[in-house]
Amino acid sequence: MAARRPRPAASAEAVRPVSMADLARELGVSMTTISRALSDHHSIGPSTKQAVLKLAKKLNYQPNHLAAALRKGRSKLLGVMVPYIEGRFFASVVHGIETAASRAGYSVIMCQSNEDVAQERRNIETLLSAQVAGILVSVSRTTLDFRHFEKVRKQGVPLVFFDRVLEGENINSVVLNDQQGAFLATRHLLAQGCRSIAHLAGPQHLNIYKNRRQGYLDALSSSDITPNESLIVECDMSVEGGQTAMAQLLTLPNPPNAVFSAGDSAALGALQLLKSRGVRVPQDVALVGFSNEALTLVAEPNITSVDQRCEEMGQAAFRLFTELVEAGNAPISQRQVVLQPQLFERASSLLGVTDKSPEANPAA
Amino acid sequence: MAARRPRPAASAEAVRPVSMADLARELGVSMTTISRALSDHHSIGPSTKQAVLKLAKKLNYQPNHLAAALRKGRSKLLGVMVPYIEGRFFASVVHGIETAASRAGYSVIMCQSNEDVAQERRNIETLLSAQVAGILVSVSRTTLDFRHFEKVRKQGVPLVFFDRVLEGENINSVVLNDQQGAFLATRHLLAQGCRSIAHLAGPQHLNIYKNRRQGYLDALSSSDITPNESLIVECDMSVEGGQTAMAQLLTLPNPPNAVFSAGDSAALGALQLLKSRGVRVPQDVALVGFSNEALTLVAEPNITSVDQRCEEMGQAAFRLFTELVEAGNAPISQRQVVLQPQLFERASSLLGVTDKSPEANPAA
DNA sequence: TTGTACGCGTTATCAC
DNA sequence: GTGATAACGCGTACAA
Repeated sequence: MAARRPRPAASAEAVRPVSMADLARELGVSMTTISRALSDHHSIGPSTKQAVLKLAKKLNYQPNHLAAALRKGRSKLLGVMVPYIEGRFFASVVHGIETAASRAGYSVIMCQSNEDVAQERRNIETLLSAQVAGILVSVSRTTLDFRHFEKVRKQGVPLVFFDRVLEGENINSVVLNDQQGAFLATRHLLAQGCRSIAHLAGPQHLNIYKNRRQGYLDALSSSDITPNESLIVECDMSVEGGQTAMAQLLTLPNPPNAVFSAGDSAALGALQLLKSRGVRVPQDVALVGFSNEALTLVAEPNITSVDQRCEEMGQAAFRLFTELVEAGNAPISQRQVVLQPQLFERASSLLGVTDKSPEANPAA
Repeated sequence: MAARRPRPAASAEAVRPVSMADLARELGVSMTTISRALSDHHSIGPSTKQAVLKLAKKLNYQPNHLAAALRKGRSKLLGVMVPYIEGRFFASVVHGIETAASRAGYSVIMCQSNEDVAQERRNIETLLSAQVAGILVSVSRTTLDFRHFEKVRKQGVPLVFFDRVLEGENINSVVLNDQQGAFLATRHLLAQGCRSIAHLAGPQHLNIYKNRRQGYLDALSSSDITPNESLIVECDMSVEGGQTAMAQLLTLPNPPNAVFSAGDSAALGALQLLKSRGVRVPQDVALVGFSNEALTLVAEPNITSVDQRCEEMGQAAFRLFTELVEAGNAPISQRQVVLQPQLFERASSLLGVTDKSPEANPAA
């Protein structure tokens, strides 16, 4: 060992991480041996293997995923794209994805399209350039065609859509059964004895809102009720939109005694307006929302709502991805996972039980 | 051009993306030329450059970031770790980071520690293995020391902490001035004429709550008010915690006429309890929360709260990272960015203005 | 069981 | 202004 040298400039220089070559040199064996020991290959002596692992730990060996990925042609990176990460829904889905991915040894590259197709296109390019192992995406609102996804399948990169999906294509997807959710919500109102049920509908060019409206109609006809067009008001699903829509409903000759809103914010708006007009909820008008946002437990009374299984959706999306990997991503694959929604009954729609506990209460 | 061949098994095989070598072969030049043309190198003929770019577009050239990163020893990946992605705060910060990063050509690898040091340690290893260009992290609640971050600085990887920071170290960080936020909140209550102000304090081993408590005390003494220990109640900042704490305050011989809560959920709990006891807000008790969560605009009355500048924090964190990169990540660097909070005054604390618009109203 | 040799796609360093 | 070559760190047929 050399004599004490003047310390090298306070270790100002960055230190290169220990590579396989370092281990090989130190141990006097070839890199192949190192590689095999580390990857638990079968043709490796137990003693050498132990020696390698021990030295790796001692020297703080740090694998270079980039190099491995370059060699194998595919990384352990998973691309995830959402319209935006803010807000409960996508944050929860991403949480679900990340948790599952991390457990399986994947890292998540997260990107946002900001509801912009151009950005979505750029993100896809970036993800492909990063040699991701797969791409999970919820398309932006302005996405109308699949062209920029063609390259993804061409390269054999597993592609899974979740929540927001374009229809009429051979795709793998995970979606919520919105129609069923709306059906449950409406049937619940019917079970409470309401016969005149209004619907605050969302923009009908979006699948989710179209399906929710259909579920509402299904429930009505299952009870032999003829839908009344004047009880269906389309709005933008904002709080203000809900207020306006509710005000409009109250001007009817025969106002409804129940409202099913396709979104929680609009439901809140409706609730605010009802209270401001002195209409009691649920006694005079029962109310159900959709999405099970946090606000449903803050509003007074608490708002009954349909839960979207955000986290399960994330898990399911990742799981579908792994299935595609195992199946060799057969190009003609088309797998659809449909999650079943869950109704949480709360005070805003429970007639005769006005002060129910805010505890989650899953209905069948 | 060859005669029509039997189509190759319905293109079942994955297609390798076009590489620089492909362009070189097609154009009859060397790869060096291609590389230079694509990276806008100075010693390159304008005509050849145009030809290369044109062909690249035509053949749909797709750069391989992995290979570039391997060669250069550092990628365009940015590691971001948060305790969890759910909830408004971290989602917004990540949104801010991702937006800024994407603009600067970086991709974000997002991971969660789930408030677990061990997971945090593993994530750091993973990020380093991915050769990230830098790491932005908000430490988990169970993190007590910096050991697992030592390797990061050793390797010269820029490291930025945001929001949750360990103290007493040479670190780069972006934090909110919690003390100032609490000061603003309390001073606002004083300005409303309240002299007996209680404080719902959070767990005092966490910096943010300690600082908020201090800001509260500062404001009191700036008005020559002697703090009353019985008016300071520590709770877990949950809705239920807020209810319990508020109930306790109401049992005092001289209950307060104002409450500053270190969190919005606890403020909501306090509000609920006050209403259930028939105490009017703000007339009998004025109320201010902290974090400016969505619930503040849902509660009735809307709750005055301190905004944490989530998105700005994300932007600032990324900006700090880029500064470190440009400065060559000088090992002894220590930069602190302190964001100024903003008070949003709402009905819960405005005496004489009970039905103020829910619009955001930034106070000085 | 272990070692040799090569290639993954890109960039930096020379030489021309 | 352009080209040949080496190197980044790792995985894997193939040979020993």
